[in-house]
Amino acid sequence: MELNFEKELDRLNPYQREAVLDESPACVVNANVGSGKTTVLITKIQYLHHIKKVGYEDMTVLTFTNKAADEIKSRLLAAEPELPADKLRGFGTFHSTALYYLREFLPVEDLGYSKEFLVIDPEEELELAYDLIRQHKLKIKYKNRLKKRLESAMAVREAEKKVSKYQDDIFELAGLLKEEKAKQDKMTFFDLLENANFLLKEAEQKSVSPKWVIIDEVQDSDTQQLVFTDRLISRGASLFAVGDPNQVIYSWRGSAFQIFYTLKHKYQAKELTLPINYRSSTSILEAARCFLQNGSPLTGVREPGSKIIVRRQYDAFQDACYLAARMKKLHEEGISYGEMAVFYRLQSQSKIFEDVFLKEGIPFEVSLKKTVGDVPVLKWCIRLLRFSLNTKDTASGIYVLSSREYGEGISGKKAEEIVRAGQPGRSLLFDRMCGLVENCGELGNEEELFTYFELDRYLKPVSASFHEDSDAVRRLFGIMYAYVREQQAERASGMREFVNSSSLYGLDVLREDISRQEDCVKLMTIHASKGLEFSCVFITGVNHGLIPLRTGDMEGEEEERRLFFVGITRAKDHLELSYYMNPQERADPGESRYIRMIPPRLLEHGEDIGPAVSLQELKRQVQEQKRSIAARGSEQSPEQSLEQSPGQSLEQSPEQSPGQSLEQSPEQSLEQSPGQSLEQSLEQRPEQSSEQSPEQSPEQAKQQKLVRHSRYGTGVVVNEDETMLEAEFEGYGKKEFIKAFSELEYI
DNA sequence: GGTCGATTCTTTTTT
DNA sequence: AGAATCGACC
Repeated sequence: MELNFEKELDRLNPYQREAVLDESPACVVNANVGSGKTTVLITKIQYLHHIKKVGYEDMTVLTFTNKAADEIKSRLLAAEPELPADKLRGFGTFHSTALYYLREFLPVEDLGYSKEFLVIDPEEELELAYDLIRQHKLKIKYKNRLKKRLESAMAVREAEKKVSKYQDDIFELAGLLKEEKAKQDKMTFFDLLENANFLLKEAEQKSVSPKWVIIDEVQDSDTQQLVFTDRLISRGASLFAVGDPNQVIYSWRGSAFQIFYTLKHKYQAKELTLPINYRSSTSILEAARCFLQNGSPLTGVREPGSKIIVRRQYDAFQDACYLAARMKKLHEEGISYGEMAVFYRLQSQSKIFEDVFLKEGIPFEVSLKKTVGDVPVLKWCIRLLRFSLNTKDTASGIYVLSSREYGEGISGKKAEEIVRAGQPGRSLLFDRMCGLVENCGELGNEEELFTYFELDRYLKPVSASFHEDSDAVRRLFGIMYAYVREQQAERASGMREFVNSSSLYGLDVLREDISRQEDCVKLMTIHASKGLEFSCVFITGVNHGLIPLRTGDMEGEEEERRLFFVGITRAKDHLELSYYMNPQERADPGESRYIRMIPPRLLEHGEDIGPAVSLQELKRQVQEQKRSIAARGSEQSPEQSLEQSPGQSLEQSPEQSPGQSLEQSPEQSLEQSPGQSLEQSLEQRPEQSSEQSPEQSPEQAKQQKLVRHSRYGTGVVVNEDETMLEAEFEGYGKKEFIKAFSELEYI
């Protein structure tokens, strides 16, 4: 064993070795980006076990994500395959460790819980809260933001709980909710830590007393987690914590920037540094150094590497087109798509990249956290199923009947009456829900289920989102039927199981158009990129107002800088930054000052404007998009859009029927933000209108139709086909519009 | 139940 | 700066 360990130690650099061999009872390691933080942490654990003879069961290893915990555990098991897994029960996230303590050692009965308590997700807690508001007739403001409001109300100390900021009953609700959760034997993620903290303070018995507390990414600790750590340390544990104050990007969610330093002082911890970065080329590191905030040393060991490429783009759409071409080329040069990543500041920025990459046949994956609860129609549908499968769930029944968006739109009071009375004949939808269990044996597929509930009527056929809504519902039902088949369960109970765990299936319902290949480009927010690394990183939208995002205070501004630091240090070999001259939303045109903060000698400016996208190209893309939407609408087979190969998308002639496209266009104009940018790209680059399509139809052009535009006034239609319209305006010249997206008025 | 003016929040996300 | 939402008033 010891011999093995010596070998491990030899692989470390002197700084890493010092951290592992450190003997102080409390030690905080200031680990720079890419400096082998996890390796040090794991070697430290092995050192404590093999050399210091501390049992694994006497260590508590805390991480923030399951992913990090799994990595540590699997690396330990890889080095020592004989290790019984139950020795590592104290290894996990803060929450899972708290759960372990509560179940195994702490007297939860003191808080009114049983040992069999359930862990519930935030959604379920919110439902409990709404029930309580109704039952107790509480006055709560900003109900739609109740989740956030409750969170902050629970974080407030007892003494300050007198009057709420909005003069409502939020604290009363928090108290009632706490009682109700204990009564129903349910704990939220928050409760797990809160209750563990409470009982660790009170419990006399030394049932929980690890010898070592080892924390990964300490800089992300919030107050609750810090208290948890403190409870363990005051029970006699030594501390070994690793983190990077330059990577604090979650302070808005409760982790304090100074935590690294308060830890140091509170426990007189020894501070060590890991300065050597093994990940990035020195050019990238040098750029990163411009965004360091506490002057810590950051040393590179790699070659200078290529310069950082800065690109000026017209807008996000053009950037996406450029990136698609660039990535194809890199792929041809032998770099796998899995080594490339696109980062952006806001979730909403991903859509245009998804659309373009899909069209260009670039395999990609978007990291986003969306559940069925985020899509109103699916939320409604899940409640519909929940009540149908368990008519005791009256809250769901009332929700379904009284929803303003969907269903019969019955008033809340009347819905409650109907549901509580349980008598048939007063609402068709209610009767159908009550009859599902009886009838579902005959409903063999999603279409029959859809028809059974007559959802064509209840999903508001007149609303703009009807097609999208019914698609989503069909997909949800489809997944449910697949699940039931797979489980080989009896249909009603299979459905019940599916509905109970529906939050887990949210992703599959929503990402129907995302390629599932292994080797694919990753699209994500900079936040989501933390802890990852890629050979090629493209950060898009480096405009002021986006990166950095316009923030109110200095602290926010500093966090934006750390965020950008995190983003650029993900890159190993190649980094590209882009900014827009015509940004869509909140951003200002032109490069962010963050780009000007990087020494010019490290930068190389790409072509001023990326490869020009011809009108022809744009047209084709829009048509194809329409086609795939139409295809989805009529045959509900999402696989179609998945199987697009790059070759396919190039030579397609429009096969859609004109009637269909006209019917659908108003809905699209509401839903499709990339379309708007398409239109704008065209509007403001009239010089491109010379590249005319060969498919123009002369008959239409002759008719001298007039249109009115909000900005250009009245114009004469020069050219028109299914998707495009070209008109000449006095004083502005010829402009091309995409019919579906422009708000032109026909005269 | 509908309109007006005032007030509040807006982004990032894990468990 | 603009959207969403609240409360007051009719």
